[in-house]
Amino acid sequence: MAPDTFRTDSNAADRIAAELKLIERLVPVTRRTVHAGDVLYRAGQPFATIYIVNTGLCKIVQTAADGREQVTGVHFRGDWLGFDGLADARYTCEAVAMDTGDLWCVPYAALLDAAAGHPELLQLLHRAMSRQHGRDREALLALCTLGADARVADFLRAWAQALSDRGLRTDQITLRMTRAEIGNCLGLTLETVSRALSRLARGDLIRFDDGGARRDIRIPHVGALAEFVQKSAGAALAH
Amino acid sequence: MAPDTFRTDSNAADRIAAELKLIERLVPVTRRTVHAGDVLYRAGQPFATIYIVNTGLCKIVQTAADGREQVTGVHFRGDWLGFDGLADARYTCEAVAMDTGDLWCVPYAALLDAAAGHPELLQLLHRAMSRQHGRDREALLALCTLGADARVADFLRAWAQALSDRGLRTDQITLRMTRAEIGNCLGLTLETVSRALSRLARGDLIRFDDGGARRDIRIPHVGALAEFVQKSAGAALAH
DNA sequence: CGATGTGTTGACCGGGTTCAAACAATGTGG
DNA sequence: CCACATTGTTTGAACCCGGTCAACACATCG
Repeated sequence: MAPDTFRTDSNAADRIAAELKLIERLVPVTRRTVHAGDVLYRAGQPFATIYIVNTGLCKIVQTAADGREQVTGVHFRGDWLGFDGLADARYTCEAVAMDTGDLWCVPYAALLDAAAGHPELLQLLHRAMSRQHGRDREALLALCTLGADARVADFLRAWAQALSDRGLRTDQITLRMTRAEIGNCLGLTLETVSRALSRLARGDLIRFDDGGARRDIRIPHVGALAEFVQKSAGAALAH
Repeated sequence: MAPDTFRTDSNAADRIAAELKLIERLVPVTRRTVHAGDVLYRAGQPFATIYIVNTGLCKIVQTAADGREQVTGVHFRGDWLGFDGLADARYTCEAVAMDTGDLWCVPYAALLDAAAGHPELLQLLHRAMSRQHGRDREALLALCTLGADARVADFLRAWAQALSDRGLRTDQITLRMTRAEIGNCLGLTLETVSRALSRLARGDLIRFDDGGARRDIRIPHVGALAEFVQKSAGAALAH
């Protein structure tokens, strides 16, 4: 029974650190340093290894047969990438580094081997996949139910949450993405993202600290962002 | 190595049948019959078992804290439900039967036990999760990049594909969903769905066979639907 | 310095929502 | 059997959010 052989700590940062330590100890990982734009894997390539983000961040790009492209997720320290390749032994999307950083390359076969003697490892894998599925569903929900401003606000809120989960400061986040990239994540155009950010700034939900560059976003109070999302969603719900 | 202990058959129907047989043989499953509207599990309930659809179909409903609801997927024979509960030992969404049918209830712990001696089982689990992740990403892509008509067309195409994957006729599908439910799946209002269906029927991409009820949809040529999606997506891509 | 990439803002347009009305199918009770 | 309510669908008309197109501001970098 014992479904919590590996304890879920209330502190997500501790959980992530512990997970990484466990992996490092039990599985033969190889490191890989990447820079912004580097491609970890492409759709169609044979699947063999799962990547775990150690530092930096990566985006997942899904491409349709007809050329439509969509960023389906951004991943931070402790996130696992490459699950998509499990089903057919080929990756079905593209993983791209968004900044310099380093990843751990975990051969899937080696992971399974190690997991045979250490059930905690298997649990780690399953939980990572489960969390991913949860994020996917939340993204779908946000996309379908939120207006543009709320969607951008929710994006920032989620980003801040991800940072906070990793023990980093959450009041000052620097998106290493252009407005167009943010838009692609949210199903919006770059102009709409720009306007939404301006409106959020006007309402003092966010601030632009770095003079004219407008890339560093300060979040005075994360809770206010969440409230804003709730409120604007509630307004939509009240027919 | 050997990442394909369990062979992926080119015929999806065979694959599903073989998977079910394997599960049945190696894991102590219990059956459960359900009717339309029955809830398999709710968000917040302690996680213990994974469900596999044998007959009938289920929908997954994601609910936000503020009450927004979103159907994030519809699942058919051979699909696994309940992965969302793995991460925190609690389900995070709701699974609801959409028609009478029966499910296999697989205790997660028992599955792991059995998998210890039968690696194929683990592979089955992982592939099911991976396929789910792939569907999630495809849904996101469709939602972000397709207009209303194409979205509805793609929904029908995917439904037909799911049936065909299971060896069922694909030219005559009866959606056991109202327009409102379809709309909720696609992030559209019921009126828009109704109009889209009318337009598709006008273009003879679909037909309403059952007099005035308009619930049974005939798809004269599935390929035409796919073409329509491609075409209308391509038009949007060409700036 | 111009050149380029990125961000902002305005004006306009269109697809999808909203609101409303009418109709069809089904069920219920008298 | 019919009158009536209920639920689901269709269609029309007005509105509005977000997309599109365009102009401009402001960085960085050769």
